[in-house]
Parts: sequence; C-alpha cells; structure tokens
Amino acid sequence: MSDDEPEAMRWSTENCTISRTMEILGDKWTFHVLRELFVGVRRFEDIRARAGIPRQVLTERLAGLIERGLIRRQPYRLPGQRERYEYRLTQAGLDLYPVLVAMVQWGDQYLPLDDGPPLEARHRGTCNEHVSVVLRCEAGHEPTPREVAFRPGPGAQPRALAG
Amino acid sequence: MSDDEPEAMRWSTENCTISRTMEILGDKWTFHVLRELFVGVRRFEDIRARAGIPRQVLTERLAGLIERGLIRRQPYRLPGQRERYEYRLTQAGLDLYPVLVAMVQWGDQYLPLDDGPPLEARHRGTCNEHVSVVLRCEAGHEPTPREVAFRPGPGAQPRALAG
DNA sequence: TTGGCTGAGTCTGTCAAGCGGACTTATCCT
DNA sequence: AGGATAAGTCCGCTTGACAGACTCAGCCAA
Repeated sequence: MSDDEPEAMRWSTENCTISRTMEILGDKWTFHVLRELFVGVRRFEDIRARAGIPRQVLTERLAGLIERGLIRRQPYRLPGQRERYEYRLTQAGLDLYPVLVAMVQWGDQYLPLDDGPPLEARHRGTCNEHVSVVLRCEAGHEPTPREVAFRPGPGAQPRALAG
Repeated sequence: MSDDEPEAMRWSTENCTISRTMEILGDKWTFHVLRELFVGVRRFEDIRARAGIPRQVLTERLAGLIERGLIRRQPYRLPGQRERYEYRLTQAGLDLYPVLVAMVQWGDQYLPLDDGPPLEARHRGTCNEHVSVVLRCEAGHEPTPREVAFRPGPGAQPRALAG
C-alpha cells in the first residue's frame, strides 16, 4: 500500500468510542424516545403517540435504555387512578444533552424551516437565554470544525489485518 | 387530561428538528461512515473494511449522504492506476463535528476502556490540545445539563390530534 | 493482446427486524 | 357489573440487513 494512506487505517475500529456509543444510541427510534424524555414526555402512551413508534419497538427500546442505564422506570399515580410507570433520564441520560443540542443546532442550520426552529434549548430559570454547544480546546481556544482532528488516543489498538 | 401533562404534549413532532436530523443521520451505519470520513478514511473499500459495512449498505448510505449534501464524491488517481473516487465531507458534513465530539465525550465518560480513549479530538496545528464540547447560553453561562431545557420555538406547530 | 489484478460496485437468496392492528391485563370510576 | 384507560403482548406481512458470488473498467506484466 502506498504511503498516502490515512493514518487511521492502521488502527482498529473494534473498540472505537463512536461505535460503542452507537451500540446504544444507534437507531432513529432510540433518538425519538430520548427526545421525548428530554422535552418532558415520560409515559409509554404519550411517547408512543407523539413519536409514532410501534408499541413493540418502544417496549424494546425502553428496555434497552434501562439496561444501559440511560433511563429508569419509576412508578407514578394520578389521583383516582392505579399506579403506573413512567420513564426518566438518569444522569447518564441527561449528559446526552450536548449531543442532542448539537444535533438540533446542526438541523436548524442545514434544514431550516420557514417559521424558525420548532425546538429551542434554553438556560432554565431567570436567564432563559438560548443554549448552544461550542467546541473548545484545553488551551481555551474555540476551534472551527476544520481546525479539529480526531487522532488515535492511548487506548487505540493496531488493526489485526494488514492494510 | 390532567393539568400535570407536560407542555410538550401540546406540540407537534411533525417538524421537529431532531426528527428531521435523524432522517439523515439516524442509523448506525451512517454514523460509521461519517466516523471514517472524520478520521480521514475516504475510499469505498477502506471504509467498508474498517467499518465492516455490507457493500450494498455502504453504497446506499454514501448515496444518501451525497444526496443530502453532507459528502461529495471526488475523483482521485494513484500513480500508475486508473481514476477512482473517494468521498469527502462538505462544510455541512464537517459541521457535524460537535455532534461527533459530543458523542465521543459521552462514550468516554460512560463507556470507558481500561486503556483510555481510543480516539481523541485535538486542536490541529501547534496547539494540539484536547477538544471537547461545552454547553453555553447567550448570556455567557455554561449550564449543566440539568439547567438546560428544550422549549417550543417560533416554528412549533400545535398538535393535530387532541391530547 | 491476452490474462490477471484491484477498486468499486451490483445481484441474489436468506433471515431478522420493523410495522399496523388486534388482543390482554390490571385497576380505577360509576 | 360495566366501561375506561395505560401499558403492554401477539400475529402476520413486508422491508431491510446481510454474506457471498458476480461484474466491470482500466492498468500492468509478459
């Protein structure tokens, strides 16, 4: 192989963080479920109806998210009704906020609607300003996407098969 | 319906930015492809081999990403070989950096490996420091996930069906 | 000039997953 | 007792993923 092949070709994708994260997040229904939880919709029927998920798929996705620790199942009881369950984000789930905000930010830029964004992230409480994500390096710079590069880290494994 | 139902239930998900973004990004293979492009792997065979994607699926995903404007197909020619094509991120694709960085950041925190992260985002050039994403509001605060809320924006549509 | 190599696909059959719609269960209210 | 409702389970059809074989185009070596 010639020398101009990208450095990344020498590293395994086996343990890649993006892959492992996608094992959890990696399908559209999971993201739909997370969106509902992030906007405060927590009950099975409400999630199903709003997101348009087949019930069976919703059941399966909720179970997966619980198993991975992103959400928990919690009993609730409306006055005069029997106990039921709702789903809530754990800290691990909440910490996906930057991912969701980054996606909304990208979508608002590249798939804009005439009427403006249908969903906005805001700083709760008195501030109430619009929240976005920014890239920042440890030296305090805020690089543009072109100034950022993914590199193999300490946990990178060489690839088994020759390139 | 009782009054404690979340505000979000009154709004449609039809035009939701997350949904529309997930129409493009929303499956694991698409993310695998993007990862390869972000780390600099650009050729069909290289992407296929590293990401372990079935060829047909790769063909289909690349076509989709081109159609959506996230990548472009560009000819290249190695010395003594015929012209072939490689795939490169457009500006729209590059602007997904915050999404990918946010995912890596989450994965490194919640799915850590013994040896440390296999992939790191760094500020290119002389700086070379580690890059992360932060949430920031327009007043300059950097809220924690719990201090952020998604709210209906100007483009929010009321829901067609009653609650 | 023929034959082989390689990158970038296409084709084919199998099998798992998604899907809509009907059905179930448990508890509350009237 | 009868009806309502949230949260599922069950069923059959269809779509998509998948592995593996095949194709095609241009370059190289003999």
